[in-house]
Amino acid sequence: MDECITADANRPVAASAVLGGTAITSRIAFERGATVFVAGMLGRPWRVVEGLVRLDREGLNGPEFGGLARVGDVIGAETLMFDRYTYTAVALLPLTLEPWCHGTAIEREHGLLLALARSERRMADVLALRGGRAAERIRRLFGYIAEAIGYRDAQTPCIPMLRLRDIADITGLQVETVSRTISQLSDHGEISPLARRQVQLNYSPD
Amino acid sequence: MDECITADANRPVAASAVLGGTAITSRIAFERGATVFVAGMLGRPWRVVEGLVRLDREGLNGPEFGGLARVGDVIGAETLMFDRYTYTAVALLPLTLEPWCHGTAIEREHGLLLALARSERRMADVLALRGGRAAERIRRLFGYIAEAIGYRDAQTPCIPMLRLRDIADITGLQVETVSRTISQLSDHGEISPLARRQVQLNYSPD
DNA sequence: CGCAAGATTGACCGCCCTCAATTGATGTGG
DNA sequence: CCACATCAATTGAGGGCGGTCAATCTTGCG
Repeated sequence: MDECITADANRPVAASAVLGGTAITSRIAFERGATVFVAGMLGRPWRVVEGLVRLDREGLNGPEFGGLARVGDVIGAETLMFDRYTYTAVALLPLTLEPWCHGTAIEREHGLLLALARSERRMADVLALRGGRAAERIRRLFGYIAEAIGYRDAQTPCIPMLRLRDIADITGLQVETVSRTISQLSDHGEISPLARRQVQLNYSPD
Repeated sequence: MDECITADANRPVAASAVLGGTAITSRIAFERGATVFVAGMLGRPWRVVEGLVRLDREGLNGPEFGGLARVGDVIGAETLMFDRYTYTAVALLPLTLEPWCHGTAIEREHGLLLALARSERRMADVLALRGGRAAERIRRLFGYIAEAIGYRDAQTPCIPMLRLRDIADITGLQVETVSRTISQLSDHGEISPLARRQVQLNYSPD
């Protein structure tokens, strides 16, 4: 695994973006809002160990939302074919990544299969966040985040709050609509805003 | 490749569903609306040679739209891990599939990498079909289909028409809204309905 | 023909978008 | 420490787009 780290050092564009990441052993940590990598830059694939990642691709007018990656998902797999990232990755929650490179051919194939199977599920999950009423979308997104951070089943799920801008991009709503809808959910007792930008979910995330 | 066909014969649930498919050499053809496979049934992965596939997964109230697969995309890759399909696949256009199984370990790994890289793009593409105004979504979907069937750049793109129900599910709109929006696009000259359920696009699908 | 599924059209209204202004949170330099 | 700039979030007013229900028309098929 060490070759992943050493190879990591000679990425040309990586320096500024990954500067925010703190390297511990072979893993890299990012804080909320940090840019993990940018479309077009050289790099390698990563596996999400903890946190939530937002993927964007270059649209006609600036970057547009292109997907989410949760714990266990692989991001930047396309670098194994094209060397460069096709998407920009931003940490929506405190994030921990580890290099995604396997030893033997058997292990590599198994890992690829797992990543491919997961990607189909990701697509359906993220699509579901763009269907139905505004309240439904945000409820589902919060449930999705609760599963992403691995909430304790015993107690009620408590998730960190995202920026409204990100919630809007993910759900396909407007920021103002998100603000109003979250207020409604709070009034109806479905969620309870806590200190330090945390939200408690008073419903089970299924 | 022959082992794919022979192994194909002993799929338990497959009989009824794949009955609509006509086997030529190692490929299988389906007509519009045919069910390729159903969630939960035993099977193998396939690669889309021609056509367009709709993927659904079981939601709380019936099946819900979970993604699209175009020419080159792999569907049912999860069977390599779990033996059974997790999604239901329906042909939205006349469809041709071929078994997705590679010979050597090198070829397998390369194919897996390609499929994984494509899957990230698929997610962003399908997500884009659920954002923006109704007219935008349908314009993008038609452009997506034009690329899916490999339109001739020389002439204006001409695509087969989907059922409004499918367009509605994909774009996250209602059937009535789809009907009205397509009429508007036709009135504005952006599309021209032709005979035999074909639509000519008077804009470039980019 | 007669049935069923799909598509169209109309009327109504509610949800969400849009624009705008205000407040709050955060960071920076004097 | 405060003034200031910047970004994020909230709130209001208004209108349009799309959802919803219903009826009608078209298409396909046995």
